[in-house]
Amino acid sequence: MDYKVIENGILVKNARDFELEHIFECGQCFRWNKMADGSYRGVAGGKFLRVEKRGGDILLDGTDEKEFREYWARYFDLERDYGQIKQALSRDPVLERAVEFGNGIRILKQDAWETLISFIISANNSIPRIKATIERLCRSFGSRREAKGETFFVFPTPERLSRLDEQDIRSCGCGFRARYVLGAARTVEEGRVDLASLELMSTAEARSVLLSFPGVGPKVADCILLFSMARFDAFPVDVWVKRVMKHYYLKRDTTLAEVRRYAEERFGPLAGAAQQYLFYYARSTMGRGPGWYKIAENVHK
DNA sequence: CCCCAGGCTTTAC
DNA sequence: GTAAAGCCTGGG
Repeated sequence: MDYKVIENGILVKNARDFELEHIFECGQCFRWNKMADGSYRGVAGGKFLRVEKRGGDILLDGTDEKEFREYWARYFDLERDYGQIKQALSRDPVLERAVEFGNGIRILKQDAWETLISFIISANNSIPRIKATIERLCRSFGSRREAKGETFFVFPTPERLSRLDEQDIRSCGCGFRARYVLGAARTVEEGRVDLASLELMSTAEARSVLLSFPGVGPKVADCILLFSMARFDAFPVDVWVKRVMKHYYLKRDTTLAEVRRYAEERFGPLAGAAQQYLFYYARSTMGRGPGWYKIAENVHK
């Protein structure tokens, strides 16, 4: 994408398929927060950034050309043509609606370590609580930095977390997940798994390695594959995706594994993108709480 | 090999 | 009391 260097930031010109709310509220990330003026600010890769839409352009406020080229361009997956992906997926009538609804979604390339811990914490949890817990972890154990008069805290390192005891981590609100977080930190710190090496593996191989972490099951493994290394062939199946797949496609009771197989067969190498459009669509339109849930679970019985 | 039940923290409704 | 981007353990 074309960009322009301006004072204190970068202007991504005529940014296509780039809606802040779609990107930051579709559940793939937990450290971006909406401000009263509609802009977002967040911390990623140890850096603070404010993002704002200006007409057809996107302002990345608080960075420079070097950092943009080295980090943010990749983070926001700017080289990928989402228009082409959306067009391909829209041949499916259900996805056509979901894509329309979340037309500005992009899949971020987030840090694998941070994504690993964040999605371990996401298990049987709600998004506001996941965000609060991660923020407390960063505040307590991440290093403190300043940018443009703002104080922020970076995500804690494996070394730091691995030296804590379970109670320290629990005190951030992790609950029963504290044991998994600590176990995962020690697995990385002791070199039993090298997260960087996953890049070289097939998706299936990387997935099996991720499953060896405590607290990482099929769903969390697929989230890490999709949200930190852009494995678009991964298809995380959570309760919402299961609901939407059951309602629109399978029309019967199924297991998580079967939903995943079905999606990989139907959507192939774009399954991960399909999942994100479907998840955002389902969560936003089916409503929260037991209302839709009861209907969805019973409608085809 | 697959599938299932129960337990697990904490918070909000 | 129930549900929330699930995982782990033990059992059939």
